[in-house]
Amino acid sequence: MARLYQNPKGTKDVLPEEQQYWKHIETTMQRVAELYGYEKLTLPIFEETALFRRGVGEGTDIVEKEMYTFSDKGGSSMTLRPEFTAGVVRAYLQNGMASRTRPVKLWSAGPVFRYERPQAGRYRQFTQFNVEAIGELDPALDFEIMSAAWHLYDALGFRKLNFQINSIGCPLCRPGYLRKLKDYYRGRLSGICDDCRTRIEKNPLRLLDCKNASCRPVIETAPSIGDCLCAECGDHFRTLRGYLDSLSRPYTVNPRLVRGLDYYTKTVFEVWAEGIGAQNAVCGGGRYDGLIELLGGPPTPAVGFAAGIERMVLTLQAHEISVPPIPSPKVYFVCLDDTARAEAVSLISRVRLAGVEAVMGFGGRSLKAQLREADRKGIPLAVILGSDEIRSQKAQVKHMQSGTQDMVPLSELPAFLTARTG
RNA sequence: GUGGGUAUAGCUCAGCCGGUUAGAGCGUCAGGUUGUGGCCCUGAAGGCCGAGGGUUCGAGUCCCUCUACUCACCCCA
Repeated sequence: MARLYQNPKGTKDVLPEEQQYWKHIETTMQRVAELYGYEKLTLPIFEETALFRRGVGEGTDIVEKEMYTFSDKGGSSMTLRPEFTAGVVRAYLQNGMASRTRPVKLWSAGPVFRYERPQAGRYRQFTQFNVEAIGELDPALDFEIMSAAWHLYDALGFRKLNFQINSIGCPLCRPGYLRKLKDYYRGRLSGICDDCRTRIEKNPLRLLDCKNASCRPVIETAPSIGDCLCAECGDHFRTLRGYLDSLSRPYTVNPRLVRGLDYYTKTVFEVWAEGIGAQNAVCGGGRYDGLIELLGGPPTPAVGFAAGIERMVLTLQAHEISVPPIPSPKVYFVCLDDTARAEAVSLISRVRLAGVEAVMGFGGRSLKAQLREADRKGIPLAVILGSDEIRSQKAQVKHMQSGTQDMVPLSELPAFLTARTG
C-alpha cells in the first residue's frame, strides 16, 4: 500500500458519503444568486499569469509564493486561478459588458488553487462560490452583496456565525492613515514581534490583526482607520451600517479587519464560523473600486465576495446541521437464475423510465446475499424473480421493513412500484 | 518557508520490560439443508507493522535518517 498512488498534497477526494453536503450547498447558492438577480458566468480555470500578478497585486502572498504557474507548449506563462475576481473583471472588459445596464451582477463557482501548507480547512485546490456586482458605488449595493452572503448561510441552516465588517478607506484617505500607523509603530519597535517589524514597511494594515500576544496591547491603542476616513468613505460606511441596522442583521464593526488582497477599497467584510479550526473564515469580500481601471478598463466601482465551499461543508458537519439526502434506490430486483435475470433486465428498464430509482443483483449471488444487500442499503422494496415467478408471470414484491409480500403480475409491476414509491 | 504531533488490516485502534506463527471491533464476502434480509453463530479474504539504515542472538517494540499524513504559524476561502 505504500506503493499506491496518492492524491497530491492539499487536494481532497469527496466521497459519496459527503456528496449530500456539496449538493445542498450548490443548489442553495445557485438559488440565492437567482433570488438576488445575479447571472452565472463560467470562466477558464487558468489565465495568463500577468492578469493575476496585476489584478491580485505584486506584493500579496498569493502572487509572491502561492500561484501554480507553468509554461504551456507555446511558451506562454499561465496560472491556475488563485481567486475569481481578476478573471471576472477580465471577462467583463473583454466581452464589452461595460456597456450593459449597471450594475452588472455575476456569479461563478469552481476550483481555485493556491500553493500553501495544508491544514484543517485549508487546501491547495479548493472551491469557491463567487459573487460580483460591477459598475455602481451605491452603498446599497454593498449591502446587497452582504445580504446575499447572509441569506446563503441562513438558507443553509447555519447559526452562530460572526459577521465582521470594516472600511479600509480609499486612495484619498488611506495613505494618510498608513502614515499615522507607521509613525505609531516606529515609536514602539521594542514592544512588537519580529513579523510586525517587517510588516511596518511591507504591509502595515496587517499589523492590526497580528495574533501574537505581545503585540496585543500595541494594537489596542493604535490609531483607528475609522477616525481617518475621508468624507466620502465615512458617509459610505455610515450609510451601509444604516442599512444593516434597519434590517436587524447582526454584525460587528472590527477596526482591525483587513484583507490580504491589494485591490480592496472602502467596505471589507468576513464571515467567521465556529468549531472548524483556526481557518475559520467561510466568506470574505469587499469593494474594489480601483481594480477595473487597473486592468485597463474605465474607472468603475465594484463589490463582491467569495465563499469557500469546503469550509461550509466543515461547518455543516461541525454544527450537525442536517441536509437533504440524495435520492437512493427504492427497488431491488433479486434474480435467482439466468431466465429471471433476462426478465429483470427488461422490467427494471421500464421501472426506471417511470422515474423509480431501481437496482438489481448481478452475478450468481444467492437469494440471501441479494436480500442482505438490499437491506444494508436501506432499499424499501425487493422484487423477487425466480423460476416460479417466470412460470406464473407474477413477481413477489417484498416490503423490507414489515417483511410482508405481494404477488404482482409482471405486466403491472411498473405501475405497482411507481405507486408504492411515490 | 518555520514549528509540534502521528505512522500496525478498507476504517477505529490494541500489541507489556525487545522473545517464537501479527491481534480485536467494525466493514466486505461466504456458510448455518430445498427460494427470503435484519439479531445470533461459524468461517474466509485482507498486513514486508510508512521507507531505509543501525544496535542486538533476536526489532512492530530501542536509536538515526528520510517520506507521508496531521495540527498550528505566515496568510487566506
